[in-house]
Amino acid sequence: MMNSKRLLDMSAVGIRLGGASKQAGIDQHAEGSKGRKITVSATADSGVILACKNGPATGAVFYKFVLDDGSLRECTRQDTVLNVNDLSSGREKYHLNKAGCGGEADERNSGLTGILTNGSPTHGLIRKGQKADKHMHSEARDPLVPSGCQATNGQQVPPEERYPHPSSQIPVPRRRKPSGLADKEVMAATVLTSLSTSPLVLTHTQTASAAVPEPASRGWKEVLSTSYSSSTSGNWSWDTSDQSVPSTPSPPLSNETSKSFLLSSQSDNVIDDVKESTHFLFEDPIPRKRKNSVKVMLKCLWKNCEKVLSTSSGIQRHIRTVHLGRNCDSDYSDGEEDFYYSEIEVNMDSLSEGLSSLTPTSPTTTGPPPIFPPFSHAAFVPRSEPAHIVMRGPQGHAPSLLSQSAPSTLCHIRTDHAYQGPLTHIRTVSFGEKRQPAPHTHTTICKTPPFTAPLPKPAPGIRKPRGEAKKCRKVYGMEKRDMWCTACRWKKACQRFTD
DNA sequence: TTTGCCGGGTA
DNA sequence: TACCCGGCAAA
Repeated sequence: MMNSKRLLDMSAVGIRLGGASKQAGIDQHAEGSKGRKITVSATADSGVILACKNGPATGAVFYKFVLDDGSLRECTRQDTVLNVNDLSSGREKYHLNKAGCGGEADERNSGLTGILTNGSPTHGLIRKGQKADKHMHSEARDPLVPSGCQATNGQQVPPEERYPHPSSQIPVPRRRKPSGLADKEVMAATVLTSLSTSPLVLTHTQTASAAVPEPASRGWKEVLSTSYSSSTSGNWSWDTSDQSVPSTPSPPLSNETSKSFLLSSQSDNVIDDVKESTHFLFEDPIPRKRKNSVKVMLKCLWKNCEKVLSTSSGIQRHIRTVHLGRNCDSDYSDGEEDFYYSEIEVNMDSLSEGLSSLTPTSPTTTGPPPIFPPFSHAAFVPRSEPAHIVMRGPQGHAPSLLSQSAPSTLCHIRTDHAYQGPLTHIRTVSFGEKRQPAPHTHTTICKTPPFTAPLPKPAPGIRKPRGEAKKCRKVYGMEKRDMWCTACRWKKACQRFTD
């Protein structure tokens, strides 16, 4: 089975919607089309999850729709023609000329064309909070049959596409179309439209579907290009696996990038994974530099594992070796592995700014992570787990990884102005500090939790012990005094490097 | 000597 | 209230 699978190199997936072309790519090292599994899942505001795949042997293409109410809708894309062109390059083309599976394709959906170069074992998009079924419905379909829900109607497919390469044709299962399902199917098709026009849907809860629409030109293209540009092998998964974790509305940038991309190879149970999510799996993504120099890191989602690596290959290797117990000698994948990892963003600008004097440490470093100032410059833009990223215990307990150690931007803002404004919320998270509140550090005390007894004021003239942490003066030096926290600049107790 | 920051002064 | 700084004390 291992050998029957191919290494996949995805580099170009093209999705064209209504003529607007969005390229994303999947390339692969073709090893023939047999045994190929393709699963595509997608969700959108409409609350529909769409998934499709072609059977391992038959190459049939199936689609599954999970509706908001949890019901599962299965169908085959009758209007789908799967062709495999250019076997030498291992590319296949999937043309979804119409989204509607029921033959009542909405015109809005017509023209939807997805080009998936060659079989990626699994592709998945699962909407946050959506539970997807683990098994895909399958039906055989004649690949030569043109699109249209009438599986046998192929008039919509150009000849060259209908008869690409004899061996490359993958039969598309004829769609069974129960009456009354047409609407839902159309809606599913609409999902694709939504996906291509609003990547935000992937990160929002169902109720947050009213996300700010983005120009279609940014949809897939940006999302995909953001995550990877070159590829080697593997699966790609689009993951919103963090549905269980509420997230603060993100700025456009975050929205777009907060989608987690997880590796997920093969398996018919892709959608049934732990996180109930599917993922796009990319190999060696070259994270596009985003605004604010946000660097995308990949965090392992296996339980009790917070490994963060910078490349998908690395994270794959990590998962393969550590969690799957496989040989780590190569990146070889038999396509039967499930990789679960999510993207996290690291704001390199902020990081470098706040830690300019500190030794930069690669996120992939296995050693102890640097201890960041508790609330200084934010380095992380929490993508999926904002909660645990934001709050942090007293300094000194450096979490094992960035995701736990880096403060959020929010904290950063609050902290840096702590001394200037009403010091309301600042110290609330500084619980456990050993330093005593200065008599005139005012507000600091009143912000302790209600149940906390008032801290005794130090006797006049008694200074609180000097902290051990480096203060802004030491960290930044006099030459960078402008980088000091306000308190330090005023020769007050440092608010940034609290003890 | 350097550093942290209290306490007080000024605008 | 924001900002600045003299000066003390710990490192």
